[in-house]
Amino acid sequence: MKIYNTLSRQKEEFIPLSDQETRIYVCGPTVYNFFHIGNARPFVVFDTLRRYLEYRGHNVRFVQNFTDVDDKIINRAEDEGVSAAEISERFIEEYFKDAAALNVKPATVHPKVTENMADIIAFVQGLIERGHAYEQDGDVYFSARSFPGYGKLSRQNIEELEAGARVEPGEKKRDPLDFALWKARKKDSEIAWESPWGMGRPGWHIECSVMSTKYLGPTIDIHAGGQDLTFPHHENEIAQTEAMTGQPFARYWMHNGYITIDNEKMSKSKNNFFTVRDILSQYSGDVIRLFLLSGHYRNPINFSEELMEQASHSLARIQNVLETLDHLAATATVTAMTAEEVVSLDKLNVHREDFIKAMEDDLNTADAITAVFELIREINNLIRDGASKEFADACRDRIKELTGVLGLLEQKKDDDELSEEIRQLISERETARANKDYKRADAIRDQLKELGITLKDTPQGLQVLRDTH
RNA sequence: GGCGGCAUAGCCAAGUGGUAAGGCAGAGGUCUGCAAAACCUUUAUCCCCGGUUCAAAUCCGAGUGUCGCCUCCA
Repeated sequence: MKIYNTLSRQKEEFIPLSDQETRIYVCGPTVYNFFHIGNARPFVVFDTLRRYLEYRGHNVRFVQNFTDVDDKIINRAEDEGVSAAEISERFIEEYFKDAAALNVKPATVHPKVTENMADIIAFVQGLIERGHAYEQDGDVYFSARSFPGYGKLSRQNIEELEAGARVEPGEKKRDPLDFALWKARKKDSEIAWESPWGMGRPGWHIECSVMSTKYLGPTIDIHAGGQDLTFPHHENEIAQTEAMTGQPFARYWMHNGYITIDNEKMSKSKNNFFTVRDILSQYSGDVIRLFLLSGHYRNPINFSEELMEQASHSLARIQNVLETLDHLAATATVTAMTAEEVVSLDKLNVHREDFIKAMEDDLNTADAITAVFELIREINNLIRDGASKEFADACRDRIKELTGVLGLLEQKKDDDELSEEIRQLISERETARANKDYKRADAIRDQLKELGITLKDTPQGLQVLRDTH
């Protein structure tokens, strides 16, 4: 598979360091709120990367952290008059609910800052010992210039950065490029941990270096996150980690593009965001997921009602064929595949090959989705005059194999029995139709539609569908 | 000021040297008692200018527009 590596600014063949385990670290959320659709993009995109690698036989060890110590958490805790831990625990729980709705698999490990404090302190201590960091009034700063490769990921020129840097009044840094590894507590009420430099808490960048090396080792295969993390967050991670271990940190860096709203970056600070929780009241997780995968992950995508509607209709096309296949399988009079169907099924392989080819090319999910639609069109043509049960099942499995890699349509359907009232109406309509009382039949069909039940009269008999999303 | 991305049909979006995928929407048709679903047909020369080439949406140069990073942010 080819992956676009931000470090080299080109697509490179992806070869994991170990053939036993592929190691991926994705920067996770700061848990002070529900996550928004922009935050959801890396979760969904890199979950899809993981699913694809697993589909291709990789044993993926996937780490995604929770930043559960941060100014924004502390501020919200103060506003609500509760502890910081209460806020972070609450939104970690909410994270898992929304992630599940988007069918994002839980990571192999979801480490938290608060649970790795001893390791963070040891790491900072190690950087001081190696001459890459210094203490100043209870703060500890990383000396950017002590790391020769500083700027290599973001291609920033140190002197230019220096010119644009803002030096805050009362700044304790020796150099404006330096960044905090440890921050001294400012007031007694603030959450803090004991350290060799007094009570305080870690800076933002250090946690990912510590948790990545702790759970995945000094060198990992892929480190991923949003484009806005390239500088300074990822640049700083590289500096800290490589200064500490003396080994290359991540071999491939992947960055997803933003979600925009009215063509502007969606972000919590601009307050122009839509939370996934809110969107879920309108659209299913599958629709959101399809929307997020419909473009290439490195390009920006605009979020709008219209695009969600389009995604919703696209998804329906996939659902329709699956429902049709289920109905065919349930009503089939022929069980085993015919000789003709065996040949047809074999011909469908080309779409799987197209799908894989697209995914191999830097996770081109847009093209992969195209392959799914082409598969669907061919299947729709093949089953126009019915199908054996075996063939219908095989077609359904083929579609689900590919949509499963994309993480789509895996949610369990509502399997409740139809209510007595609805069954009564259906049989009443069947009788009316048999008697050619179409007025009555159509009235019942409309009535059921109101109740969320769609009836389709097919050559294979009545198909009863429960409306989703 | 430094660095970077993007510009393809009504909307979205692949394609990065060989003559424009796919989805949504629209139009016409087939099937159906009617619907629904499905199928078929139909809708673009790729921001502008110049260049390289037998051949460019694709490469080079200049330009326009737009978004972003350099400060918390996926």
